[in-house]
Amino acid sequence: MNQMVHLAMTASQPRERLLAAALEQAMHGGIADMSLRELARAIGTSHRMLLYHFGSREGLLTAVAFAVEEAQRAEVAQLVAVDARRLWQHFSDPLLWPAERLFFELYGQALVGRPGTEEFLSNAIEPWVSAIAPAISREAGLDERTARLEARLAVAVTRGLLLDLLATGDRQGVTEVFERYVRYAESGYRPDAHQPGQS
Amino acid sequence: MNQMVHLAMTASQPRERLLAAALEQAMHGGIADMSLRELARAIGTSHRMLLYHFGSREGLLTAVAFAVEEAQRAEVAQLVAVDARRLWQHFSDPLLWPAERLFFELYGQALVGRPGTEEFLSNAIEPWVSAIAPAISREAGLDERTARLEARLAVAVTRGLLLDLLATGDRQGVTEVFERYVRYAESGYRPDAHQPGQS
DNA sequence: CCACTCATGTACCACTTGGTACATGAACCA
DNA sequence: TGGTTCATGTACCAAGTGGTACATGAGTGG
Repeated sequence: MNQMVHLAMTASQPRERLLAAALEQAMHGGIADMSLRELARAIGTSHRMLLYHFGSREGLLTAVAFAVEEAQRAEVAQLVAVDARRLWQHFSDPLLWPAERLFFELYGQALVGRPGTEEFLSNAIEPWVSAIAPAISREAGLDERTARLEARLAVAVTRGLLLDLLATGDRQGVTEVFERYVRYAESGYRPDAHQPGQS
Repeated sequence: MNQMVHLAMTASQPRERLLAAALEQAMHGGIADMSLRELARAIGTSHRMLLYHFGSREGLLTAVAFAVEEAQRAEVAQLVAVDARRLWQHFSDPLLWPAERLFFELYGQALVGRPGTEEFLSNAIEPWVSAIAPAISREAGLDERTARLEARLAVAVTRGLLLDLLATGDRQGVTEVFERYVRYAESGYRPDAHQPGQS
């Protein structure tokens, strides 16, 4: 998700610059309930410019949601073959908390049908599963179907624990819980470590 | 969470009646970005009444968040000593999806600091852990500290999978993933089933 | 019957909202 | 130089916002 931060530094066209600034603002204190004027003031422009470059308020929100979603995908793309513990170290880094707050804010808005966020839901699960399933399959020697189940569980655990982390701030405690899950998964990969499932 | 539905039927005082109606509305299509007048129209009253009975818009939102949170706690209270699979059957029931969408909507809003939702975060984790840890401790013979770690993981898995479920609607697929987690946990309770952790 | 409280409706307030009209400036190309 | 395009600022609009003032019932206890 830290591509977003990077993105904020490489922007030439005004629209890109505004989008990057809006994204940065979105990560600090939310964006969904800001007015165009509030947002414009916060990022040093006028609401006129936001409308000029994004057409409408919804166009702006859509663009932001899309950018977040794109940053996500970029993040996923480079996750292949990394180890679970390092992954958690990465995602639980306080530097990423603002981006993750924004992610869950948009997720929540999308769940209640806010316009411009539909794409969010359809890309919330599958791309992540597809991104990490191959690594699991390769490293644990699981068939594709099982690896996808494992990947889906890993995504859920990570998100659930991130919700915990963002609510409590207790990085150490949550990390300990994550470590427990990883040991389960590792032992589960060796099918003799627990009773084999017939599902 | 289905206490909320129940709550909607037992309301005599006008404030309670309005709150129940607002809650019901909140579960169908969100509430955070509705105006008082929109909401009033949707639940068959006037924005004047909402202000009269809740003092302000924020008072209303706070009351709704509090009610959701209270319903949560009520739900938690009767979770003791229930089995994980039954728990998942319960939470994944499509009847509860609206309530869960509302839960995640409020969670997201609380994460970005929306006023009136602070209580949400402070009660998002600990009460749940405290509610189910004793059952885990008892049934698996774990010391309290370990049982709380397990409980925290269980809460995270459930929420992560609910996010998946609400985004995809794929109840069967997500249930299968949950089943995988349950088997991990069950084997983990027997400490010889995986290498013992020294954390 | 009167006084009082609770609930509700009507009308209004100042302010903000998303969006538009229009002028202006800067850059570039003829 | 003049025309054209992109970016931006100023001013405005109708509509909607949260909130308030005030009148009016409905019910209740004296």
